[in-house]
Amino acid sequence: MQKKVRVRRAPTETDVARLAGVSQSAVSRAFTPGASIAKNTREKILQAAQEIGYKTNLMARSLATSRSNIVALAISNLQNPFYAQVVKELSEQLRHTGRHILLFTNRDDGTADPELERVLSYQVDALILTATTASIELTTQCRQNAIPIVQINRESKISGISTVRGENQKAAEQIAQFLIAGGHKNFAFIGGTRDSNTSQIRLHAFDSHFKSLGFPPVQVAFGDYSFEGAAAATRQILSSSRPVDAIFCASDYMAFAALDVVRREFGLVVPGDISIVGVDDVPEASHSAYDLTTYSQPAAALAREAIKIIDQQIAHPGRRAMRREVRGELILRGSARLPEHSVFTIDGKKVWRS
Amino acid sequence: MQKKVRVRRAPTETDVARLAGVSQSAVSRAFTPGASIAKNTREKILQAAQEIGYKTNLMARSLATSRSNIVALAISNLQNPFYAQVVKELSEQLRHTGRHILLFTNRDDGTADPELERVLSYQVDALILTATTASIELTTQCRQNAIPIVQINRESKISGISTVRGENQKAAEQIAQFLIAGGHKNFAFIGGTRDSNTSQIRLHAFDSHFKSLGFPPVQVAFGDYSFEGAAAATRQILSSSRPVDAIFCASDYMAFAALDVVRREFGLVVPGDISIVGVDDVPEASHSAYDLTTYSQPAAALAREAIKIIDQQIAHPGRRAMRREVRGELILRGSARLPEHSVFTIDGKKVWRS
DNA sequence: GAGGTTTTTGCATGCGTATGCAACAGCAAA
DNA sequence: TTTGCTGTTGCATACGCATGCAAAAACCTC
Repeated sequence: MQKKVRVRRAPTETDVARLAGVSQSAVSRAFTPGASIAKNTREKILQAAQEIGYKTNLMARSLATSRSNIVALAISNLQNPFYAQVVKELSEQLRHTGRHILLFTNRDDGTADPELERVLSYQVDALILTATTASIELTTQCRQNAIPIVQINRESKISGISTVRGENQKAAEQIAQFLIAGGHKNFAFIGGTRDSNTSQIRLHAFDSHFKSLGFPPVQVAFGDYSFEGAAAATRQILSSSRPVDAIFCASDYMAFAALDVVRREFGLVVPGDISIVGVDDVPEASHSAYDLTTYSQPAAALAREAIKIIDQQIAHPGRRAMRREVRGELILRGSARLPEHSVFTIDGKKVWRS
Repeated sequence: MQKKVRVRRAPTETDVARLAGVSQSAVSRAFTPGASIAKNTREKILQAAQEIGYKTNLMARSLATSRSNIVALAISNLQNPFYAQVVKELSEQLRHTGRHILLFTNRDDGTADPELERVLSYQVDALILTATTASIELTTQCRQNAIPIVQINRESKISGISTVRGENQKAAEQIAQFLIAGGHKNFAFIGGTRDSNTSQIRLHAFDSHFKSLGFPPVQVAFGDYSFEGAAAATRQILSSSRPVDAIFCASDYMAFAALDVVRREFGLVVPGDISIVGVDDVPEASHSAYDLTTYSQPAAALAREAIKIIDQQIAHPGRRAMRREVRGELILRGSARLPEHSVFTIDGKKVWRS
């Protein structure tokens, strides 16, 4: 019988060496860029390796070099298409440098759970957090092992954590101005979690802008960055006794929920009765079912900056944490009433110049 | 100065051993479930480990055991919320068994690109493909190294690949019956890629059902499982000279695109003028913006079955590839005209009993 | 062709953990 | 006390690759 493919031991550098008639170290050098090895020998070795199907054992390499080429990525909210995009970008961009992603998902949007401490066991080269924040314990442990941490889209009070984010402040201000120009009078804000710094910054910039102009205070509710949560927040806002004609949501995903509730449960017309604005500009925002006016946060750029920071931190360990802001822009679509003036069409794209 | 935290070498088993006054092997045994070690010693060791913050070096363990507790996950279409859900489920369920996901994304939906061969370097325990299929080379290489492969939602002609899928056949048949009962006369189908087996099965079941009843042939177009592709497919179908009053899409994600195009570009009313049905029942399908009638494919169950298969294959290497089907059900919402009879409401959920 | 310089090669060892084997301790039965 | 057994421990080595160091080879220069 014996028809099955035998599970043979995977070939090692020693096997290649034997076939090529060189030492194991030579084989190792053949696969190490910049190592000292003659061109001829190298080619001979590569051919031998090819022949027996040799593949570097990255675990062994990682043990020897204490560098894994693995980046841990923690994410809490993969349902949000924005983060799905970020993950995709990170994955593709890291691949170009030969690195891969070890994925950690955690349910809630708060501080990353202890599970994450496993990253230390995996000897990862870096840790990226999206839609989550690192705990103090984790941060100190990472610092001791010289593992850089970058948070995407979440600030942190803990020192030693680098940050990449969109233009939270500017987005909020510009949207405030835009809504005022559009003739709106009564504003509401749907934030993520109460303690999310990102939400707070946006809220503060949004709110203080109106305050300084004498508008009534902004109504606030929190949607926990979830669809259901945002739906509840919207209900809360619309059920209050105070009038509302514009809602600014801290993410497109939550804005979708707001649109749903506003239209279906309250029978309002968008943007006739009420305007909804989001942040992120996820692909879905341009779908006609939503057609959402939003302030963009380019996922590709966020990923790029995060990786840049990681590389710098790895190259210069012990360097201070870094902060980067990635530019976005206000994207005008159909979910918010347009100002009567100052709206132009450039390259088929509507633009507002205040 | 010297204020920085020193980057000290991470503690090893030897360090723990020294502190606890035992040998390194004892420490290793203390962390190996089922190993031969006295209770007292074990506790002494665990405490010492705790004290100096010892964490197992999984790279070293993996080298010694040639088992990494890492599962490679390849995915082509993270933008589709269905797969985002699958990823999340896999990640959470694997975590319960102490395993983690090494993520590979690839652009197109065809056969996984050669990049994936890197999984062999990472000594992963298994390979899961979602919305992709493995190449022959990859499959044979994995078999040689006894790495089980499971494809979620894609069949494959290659032997040696296990499969987990929803009820493609039954879904298509039941939807066909449902649409007929709803009085529809002219049917269209939007598939994924032309060579996706999943699409083919659904199309065949859908089409042959109508044929046998004397309906005109089903119009077919392909959307490549992408939003834009599905939008184009919808345009193609609606622009043809033949009438259409029901479109069955091979995924919810594509159904969303169809809804968008049908409503905005063709000004049709859903379900008055035309009905749209999808497959998957992603969370977005229940959002009122879409309110999509669809046949469910439970992500959690798919993940569970995939992991079960992996575990069995690891426990019994060389065993034949396995095939599993996960049950779903027809979810009635507002995007398809209901039959006049046989629709009941059970637990607040509409159900159709043919 | 001798002497010097540079490049290439192999040897030996280390990375941190797992494990077969032999030694050992503790205990019960004889 | 001796014998036999079970359960625990340490020793030695393996896993596959990287790398400092010294030896060898190749190349240059005069």
